[in-house]
Amino acid sequence: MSEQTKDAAHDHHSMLLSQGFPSFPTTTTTHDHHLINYSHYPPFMMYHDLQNPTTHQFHHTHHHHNPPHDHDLCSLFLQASADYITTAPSTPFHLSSNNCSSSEVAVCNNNKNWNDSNSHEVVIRDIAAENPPTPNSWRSFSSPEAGSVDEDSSCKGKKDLQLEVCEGGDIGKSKKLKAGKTKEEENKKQREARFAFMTKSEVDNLEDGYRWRKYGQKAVKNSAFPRSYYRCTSQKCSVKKRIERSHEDPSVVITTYEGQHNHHSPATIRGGAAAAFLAPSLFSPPPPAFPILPQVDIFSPSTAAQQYSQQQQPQLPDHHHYSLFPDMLSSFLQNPHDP
DNA sequence: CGAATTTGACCGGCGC
DNA sequence: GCGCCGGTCAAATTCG
Repeated sequence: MSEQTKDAAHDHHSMLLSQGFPSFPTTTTTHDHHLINYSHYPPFMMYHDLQNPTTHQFHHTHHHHNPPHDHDLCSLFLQASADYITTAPSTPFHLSSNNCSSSEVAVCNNNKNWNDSNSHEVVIRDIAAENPPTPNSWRSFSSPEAGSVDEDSSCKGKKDLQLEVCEGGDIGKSKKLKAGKTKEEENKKQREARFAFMTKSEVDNLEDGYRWRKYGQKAVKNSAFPRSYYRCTSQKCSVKKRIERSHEDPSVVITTYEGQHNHHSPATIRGGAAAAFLAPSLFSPPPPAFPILPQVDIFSPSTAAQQYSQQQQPQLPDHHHYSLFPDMLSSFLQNPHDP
């Protein structure tokens, strides 16, 4: 990696620090690309490609906690994501027409240039509703201050649709029950919560802080690209993930997480690879694995926000873009099933 | 040599 | 019942 790229990494990191972001990302370097990974701070994972500074790739990571059950929280969650991505100059993360195969849900922005508008639109795709998936199975969510939906959006006119963030959660259950199934039938197949997201990346298996063992690979119907199956290598952790490349846009990788980790990220514990090339002063003393946050009720986002703001507000910049971030962060960090 | 990956076999769900 | 399909298993193979 060039000195220039190192400097860019350093600058980018310093900028984030000054804005109140956490100080210990890990990094992934492949070919000419250098990615900073903020996966330690679920539900936000952001890859910043320093080789192409106009490209920001961000993910939500639901695998640390139960996904939201409540529509308002879904909205907050998505809004927070939109806010978050808006804080950095970037080109739109263009994914609206992707077919995400067996992924239950994908979240992305939808042909939005975040710089040109203060409106936010997040698109959710629910393949439980339609099979095979079609572009119309993308559902749109607009933030309260959102402007009009893109003219070419396939989601136009579907704002009244309910959000469904994952399969296996209560929202999905109630929906299936509505379709006429009994509770017995419903309990028969209880799948872990899943969350899928898409990223533009040359690398299939993006570093997310956890260690994975591949246990299978299958050809995907109507796709030249196979799907790989991974399990978390940690003992007694049953989290799985699938990785496949979109056949419609081979530059897009679709990652699906299933389940919740019952442990923290090994990369976080070790301090992350970023320390290897970024200024050591930025990373010492070693930060805690996770911020200490109050137990929050994920069904009550407003309460969570209040609790968080009382404890954490001083560390955060006075900038409305970040107002939702700590709320969501605290909601997803607290796992009642943790030992 | 142990760990990780590969890959064909196998299994269960589902639609016809 | 049959075939398709997604997902998993596990023996063989490769890797470090």
